[in-house]
Amino acid sequence: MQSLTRGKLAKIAGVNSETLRYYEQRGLLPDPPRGESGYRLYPQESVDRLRFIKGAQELGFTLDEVKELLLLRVNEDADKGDVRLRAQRKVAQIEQKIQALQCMRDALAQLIHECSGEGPTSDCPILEAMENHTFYPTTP
Amino acid sequence: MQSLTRGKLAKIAGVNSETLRYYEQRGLLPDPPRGESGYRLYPQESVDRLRFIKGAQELGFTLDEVKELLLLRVNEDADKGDVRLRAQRKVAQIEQKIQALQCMRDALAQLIHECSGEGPTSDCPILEAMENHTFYPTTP
DNA sequence: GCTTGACTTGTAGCTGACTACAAGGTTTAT
DNA sequence: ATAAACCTTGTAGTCAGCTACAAGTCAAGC
Repeated sequence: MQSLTRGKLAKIAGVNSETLRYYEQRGLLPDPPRGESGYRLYPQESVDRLRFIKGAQELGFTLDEVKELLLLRVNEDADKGDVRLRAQRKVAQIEQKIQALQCMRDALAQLIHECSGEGPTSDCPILEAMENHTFYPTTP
Repeated sequence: MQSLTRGKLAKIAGVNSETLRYYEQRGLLPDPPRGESGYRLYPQESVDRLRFIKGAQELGFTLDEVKELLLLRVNEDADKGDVRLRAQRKVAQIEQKIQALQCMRDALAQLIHECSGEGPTSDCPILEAMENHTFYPTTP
């Protein structure tokens, strides 16, 4: 197999084929070469690209951010230093998210540990902690 | 100070006051007691609640999920075991997010490390890795 | 060779999460 | 005491990210 029509690509990548059009519009997926008939003929890599997009999205990146990530690859004008810098910024961004999530998880885990698991919720430490907002990274 | 009008609460919590209405509709913020005039009088805790909502949202929880988190506290019928269970599910959910993000970060960091930071992007390992989709948690 | 299904473009609608506007009542500041 | 600022409800619009529909073209199976 060499190239894929829209529907095939959509099926393989597990997205709606209309989504492909949308991504094309948004500049996340290049308009691929066409056959005689005008049908799009997507190269195999498109599958990876789509999986990447979907993965990044699940991790909380917006389509614009995903585009940025993808541009690291495309921009021929940018030199490696530029790519490095952008990548480093992304790492910092990711790290922030991780930390906030860890904070949240630790608080929850601690509370689960403290909570006996019986009786009414009136004196459950989880609930109290949430009231005292020990639960999320405080924004002072 | 005892209670806050809508505008004050919005300002303190750093959200648009219309957002408060919206959250009320969505059941994330209870309709507070009213004064003579019908004005809402929010208790101080509302600030924490809002900060919690915003924090959770930034971590990628939807408003429905945030509501669920908040319900851990509100549901008087639920016993501690129930709360515990819900909390544990949330922890698992958070942990998944963390792992995916760590995977992404590690891949990026590794690539930054390998990348010299000079020359054109044509042979940048970051870009190659993205093409070979070693970049995101593979979904087999 | 003809039907059925997949493709094409264009346009319109949907959900989530807000955000803005309108028409009126209230509070506060001068 | 009166204008400005803020509250009330209702309704409508916006932006992201899809998703669906329409009218027509092409191709694959029987």
